[in-house]
Amino acid sequence: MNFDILNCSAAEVAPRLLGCHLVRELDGQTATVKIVETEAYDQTDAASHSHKGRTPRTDIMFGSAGYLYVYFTYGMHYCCNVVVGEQGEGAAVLIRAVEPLDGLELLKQRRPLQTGVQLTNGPAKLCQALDITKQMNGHDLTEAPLQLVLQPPVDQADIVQTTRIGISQAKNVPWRFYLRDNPFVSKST
DNA sequence: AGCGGGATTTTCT
DNA sequence: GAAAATCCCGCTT
Repeated sequence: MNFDILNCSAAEVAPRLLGCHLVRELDGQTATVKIVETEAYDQTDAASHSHKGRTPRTDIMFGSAGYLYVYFTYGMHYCCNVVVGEQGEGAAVLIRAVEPLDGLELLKQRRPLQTGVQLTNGPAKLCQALDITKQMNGHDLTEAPLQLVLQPPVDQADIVQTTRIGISQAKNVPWRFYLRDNPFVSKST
């Protein structure tokens, strides 16, 4: 697996991750999902956890690319990022939404009350469906039980670039990317 | 269809 | 002590 692309800036990697797969092994089963929505964050960005420097929480973000940064927020939810950029850069790409390709039953077990797109069309939702918690923070994405599988870049024409969601700082920075017309995108514009 | 509040913990000021 | 890269439910138009 060639992860070299992950060493580029967050704003470059975020659209590149669209269409790529995440493979999750859980309870002896396997689920595969496709990334359909991402957001870029880096240290120069006032909305990023890494903006104010390295802290215990953001330690993973300042590490090597290709690792998973999981944070807990709003008292109830986990969200997951792929660490990108050079070591010490403090950049990451938030996975905001995924589309289930295989192993749907596995995802439903974690979200018994939800159906259809509700299963994985939000950053905290997909973490719940894939059972990504604090324990996965710092996980190497080339290793089981959670692997990132790169796919060929999707056509530029199929990517929509817009401003990010759910933040109060740097709202005008257009670092959110999603696949045009994909029903699993959390919110279309 | 749209708005508003509650849940609930980690982190930093 | 308050805010936070959110989600879900219930009430109002």
